[in-house]
Amino acid sequence: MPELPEVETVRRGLAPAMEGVVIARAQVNRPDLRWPFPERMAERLTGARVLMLRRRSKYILADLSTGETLLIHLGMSGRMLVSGDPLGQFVHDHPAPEKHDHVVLEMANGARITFNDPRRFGAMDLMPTDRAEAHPLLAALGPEPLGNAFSEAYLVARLAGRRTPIKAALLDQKIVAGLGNIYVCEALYRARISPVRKAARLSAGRAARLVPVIRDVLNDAIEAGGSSLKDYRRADGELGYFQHSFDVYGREGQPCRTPGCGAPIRRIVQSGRSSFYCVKCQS
DNA sequence: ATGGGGGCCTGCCGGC
DNA sequence: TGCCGGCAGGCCCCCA
Repeated sequence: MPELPEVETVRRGLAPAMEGVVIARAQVNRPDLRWPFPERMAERLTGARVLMLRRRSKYILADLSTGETLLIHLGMSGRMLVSGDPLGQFVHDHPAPEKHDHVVLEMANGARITFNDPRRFGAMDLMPTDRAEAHPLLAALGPEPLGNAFSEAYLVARLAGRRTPIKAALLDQKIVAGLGNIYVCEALYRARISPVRKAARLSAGRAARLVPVIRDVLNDAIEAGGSSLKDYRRADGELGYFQHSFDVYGREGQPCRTPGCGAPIRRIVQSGRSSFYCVKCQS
């Protein structure tokens, strides 16, 4: 599930259980996820205090008192479960261990953070905090879509000369960092832009619509995640998996929700990934 | 340089 | 019930 809004929601869910808290014990159940874990990861985490949880694109960064930063990526199927939280905001009792619980952090406040990732496309790494942005996974990332650097002028400049479809361009993390397949589809629908339009042929008007729409889509999703966090106490303990109602994503054949339209949502494949859009509304 | 496709993994769902 | 193909929210890497 993890695109930017989901990662941000996970970060917010983890923060009260982790920030300012010492990692009493780190349990690492396998040598790798997508890549090998860093050398002696469990030892380097044990005893460290988590100073702050940050997010960059779809990565969670935990700055530690040791001068290192823990990088966490959820891949396609990664989840972070919080249990035993003494603040009473989360599930109180530790659940039984599950298949694919790859890393478990026992916090000094009694909280337990369990990283579960069936497909193992996720990642964890450690790096010096003062050189975090130079990490190979972060160095080439484009601007945050919710930040000031992501503007209409910036987007137009970056799309100039690009013959790739706008759909693929927005999924390119070097152009803008944090969008994934769902929110690109949703943003293009809201901005009434066809996913097959060539990036370089985005008119000024369309670009002007697109930037604020991207922000709105992401903020709406973060807000929805935040509201689901409040219900977390009676939820089953999963962070990052929310009921969303999408306008186009996953709605192939269903009627377009634009008032007066109702045309069936079409699904096409672009660079190996599904795109959903309304042929009538988006051009 | 750019763009397209393959591959990494497991789980789930629909069809036969 | 079981098997099989297709599909999945990400991203690196290779090739043309």
